[in-house]
Amino acid sequence: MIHQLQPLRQSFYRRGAKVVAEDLLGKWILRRVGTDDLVMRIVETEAYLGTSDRASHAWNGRRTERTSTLYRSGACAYVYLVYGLHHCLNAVTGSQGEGEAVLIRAGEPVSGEKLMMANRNLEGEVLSGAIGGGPGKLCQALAIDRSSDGTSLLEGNLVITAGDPVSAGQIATGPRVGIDYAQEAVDWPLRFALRGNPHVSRPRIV
DNA sequence: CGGAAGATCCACT
DNA sequence: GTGGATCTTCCGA
Repeated sequence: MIHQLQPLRQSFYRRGAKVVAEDLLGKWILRRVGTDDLVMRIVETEAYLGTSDRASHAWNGRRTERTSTLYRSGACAYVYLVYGLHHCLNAVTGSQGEGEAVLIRAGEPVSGEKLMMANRNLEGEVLSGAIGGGPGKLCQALAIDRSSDGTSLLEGNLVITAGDPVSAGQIATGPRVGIDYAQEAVDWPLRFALRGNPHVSRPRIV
């Protein structure tokens, strides 16, 4: 538990979003809410490649108030609201001005599952994936909203730590979800998940 | 200032 | 598999 809770270093994030997305699988999100600690193991990610990626909020160098934190350097959180009601957590990667980030799409509870379920308004027995099986669910379970936008992932109450090792053979790859508008980028294989993990969101990839 | 779209989720069929 | 919820953000006029 000691090693696994070591925060990842800044150098981990100062790389391209694709390799960071793969390397984030198996890492742990450590979230402190008041005096409670929540731990979620990352099981699914997507890379967004910045200004050259039509699916990215940074496409073509677009700069808006919402996306200002996306253009910072790794490692800070980029949190935004989609569809007016769901939050999405990203880790900003690379250097300042690039607009690269990794969307944390799904996680598996490691510790603090009861509080996560309360945050999700769940009780009793629940199916795998009900707690953290999607970017909106994961944020709700961990009580993450826009107030975490721009905060450091290296220290404070939202940190990503070493977690447990994942081998290359465990990683499934596929096209990203919910970006039908992205034209030539629609099929880019930038979605990564732990093969066979029941907490991965839909549609499944193998 | 108005309209449209959106890196989702849930219930229902 | 499909459609509705829901409202912020963004862009064009």
